[in-house]
Amino acid sequence: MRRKLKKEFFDRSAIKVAGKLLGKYLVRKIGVKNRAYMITEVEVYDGHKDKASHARSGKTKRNWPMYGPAGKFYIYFTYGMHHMLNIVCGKKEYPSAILIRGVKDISGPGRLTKALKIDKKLNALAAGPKTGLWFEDKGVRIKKSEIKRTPRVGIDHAGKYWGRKPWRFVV
DNA sequence: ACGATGATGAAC
DNA sequence: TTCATCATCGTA
Repeated sequence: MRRKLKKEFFDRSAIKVAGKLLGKYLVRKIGVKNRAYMITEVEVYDGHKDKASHARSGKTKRNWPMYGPAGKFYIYFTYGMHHMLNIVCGKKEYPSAILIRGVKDISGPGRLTKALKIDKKLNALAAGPKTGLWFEDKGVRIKKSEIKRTPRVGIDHAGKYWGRKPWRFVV
């Protein structure tokens, strides 16, 4: 079984999508080859009230793709070193996205984008074969008992409430 | 354990 | 204009 995830998959609450995204595959086309990586770690950034989200202070030149329709990428550059890959969820104008933090054999969001040659050229584009980067369901089922939920990483500035929300999902 | 990296946005 | 950030690597 090999089913490409469509826009509709992402067009709902990011929390729901995050749980379903584990065990799905991130497929990257490099040259004529497709490489598929099982997703093992994600983080949710949901709404403008989320103090850990780039959307915490409204729409900006950087974060505007988060306000776009579901199924598009939000890719930004940070720490002068790393690109971060997010997939936009929910309705248009509602800023929510899922940060892909790790896949099987590659942990860390910066290492992931480096290994898959992902950069800002894909920012705000729709997931799909045309962009060379998309998601597939290969029939892998992750049991709920295999999923750990922990607080998100690197967000000490977000305060007690938002900083402690268990919005990091790990297989 | 700590500095280098160096885009982006907010605070000052 | 200065500072902190949704990391990671190389050096100590």
